[in-house]
Amino acid sequence: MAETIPTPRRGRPRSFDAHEVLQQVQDAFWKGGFEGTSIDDLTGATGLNRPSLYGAFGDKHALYLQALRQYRESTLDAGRQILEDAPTLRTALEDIYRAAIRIYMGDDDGRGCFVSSTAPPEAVHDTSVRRELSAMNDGLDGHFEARIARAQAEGEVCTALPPDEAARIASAVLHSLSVRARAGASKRALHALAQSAVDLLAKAPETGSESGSEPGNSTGG
Amino acid sequence: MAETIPTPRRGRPRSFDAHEVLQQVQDAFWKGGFEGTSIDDLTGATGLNRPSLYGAFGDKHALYLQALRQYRESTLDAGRQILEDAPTLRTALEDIYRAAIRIYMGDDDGRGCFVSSTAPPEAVHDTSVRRELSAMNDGLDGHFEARIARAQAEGEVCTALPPDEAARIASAVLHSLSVRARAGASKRALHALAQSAVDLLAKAPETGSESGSEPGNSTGG
DNA sequence: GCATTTTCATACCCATCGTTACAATATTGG
DNA sequence: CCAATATTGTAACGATGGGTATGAAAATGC
Repeated sequence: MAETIPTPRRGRPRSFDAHEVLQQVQDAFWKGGFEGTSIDDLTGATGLNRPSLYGAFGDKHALYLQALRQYRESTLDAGRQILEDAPTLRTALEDIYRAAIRIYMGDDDGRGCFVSSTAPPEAVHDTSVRRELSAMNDGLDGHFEARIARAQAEGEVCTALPPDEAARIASAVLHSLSVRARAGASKRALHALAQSAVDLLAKAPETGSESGSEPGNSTGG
Repeated sequence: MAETIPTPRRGRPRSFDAHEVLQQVQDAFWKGGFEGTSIDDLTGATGLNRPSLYGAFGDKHALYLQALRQYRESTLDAGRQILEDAPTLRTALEDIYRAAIRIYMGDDDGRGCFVSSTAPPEAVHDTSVRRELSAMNDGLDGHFEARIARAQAEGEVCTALPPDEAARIASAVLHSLSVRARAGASKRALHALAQSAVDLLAKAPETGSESGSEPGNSTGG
């Protein structure tokens, strides 16, 4: 907080963008997990050599932790935005599950959530990783709870559960979507689970009683 | 099915029970994950030396696969039994979530579900592991669906969702309990999530409207 | 332009990884 | 008791793991 000097950097400047490199590191860990990804894999994914990686980010563990943190922060921010932008709880849940499935399915291979797919094996004996995993869950729970509470405040009679409990169910569905994606489930199956969750957590859109089965396509990326 | 010859074994007999050793192997992988567990860890956990392990089970990958399979089969069998024994859907869900939490919390450290905590990192590039993970999910979904269908057939007006969809939500809660256990969640928090899921998927027990908060203790180990 | 400072590239270090020879040991069948 | 067979224990194999020393290269400040 005391040093916000613009850029009095001396010496040779970096030839890479830290944020972008961290994104590539994240992708590598996403595919291989922490133990299953070697430094060689990381140099291959980033184009940097070992000393550059170590100089900029620290050792492998620190690198993984920073990748986890960046993913968590960006994902939670994006998720909160999606929830807030939706006019109703129903559309909010539909939108966030659709976005999650798009991420979890990757290019076409089911890769799940980066945190909940790669952190658990390390979380048992690694406190800092466990904290990251916990922070991810708490963030999701919190965002869902806030959105559900808002829905109730706005008069949407939505669910039989109090906001905090319904929120944890909503997060649970995300956990399941991630695991199922890794297990090779189809997009169709994931969308079906999401739709079931929406039907369970949010009341029908006011009019009619038609139960939508198609995920629809819009607001594409 | 053709060779059920008692034991015409020649040569020196084994000094260990394969099933028991596989259980110890499972515990080791449970704590360390696949990549994070070395052969030395396995020899330490089992008391066997490397050639014995390789001779009896094959290489590390085969060992992990057999541990996954044994866990899946025993867990699915136990789960089906619990669901079938319960008189109502509500108690069935309560019982199975209580049993799951007991397993997921281990001695006191949150270790989660063996399959869904250790398989995901490997499932991306390992087809056989992915199949195990998928079989676990399919088994859970199937058992839940059968129990919910039975509940409906027996006249329990339970949920707003068809049996197959409600079953996937029920499995999703297990997935979430596993991840949250690894994240360090308390037993209290896990039981709260389970209770919310029960309230959402099964109607109140007929009489009264009291919502139970205590997990209670019975049908112990 | 020259000293200073930081990054980049090549190579190397030691530890540990999974796997396997090889010989000693223990059991079965005769 | 002896040949045959399977398991056990010790030790080693090549490969790869994470991490780092050492200069060359490229920028800044005066």
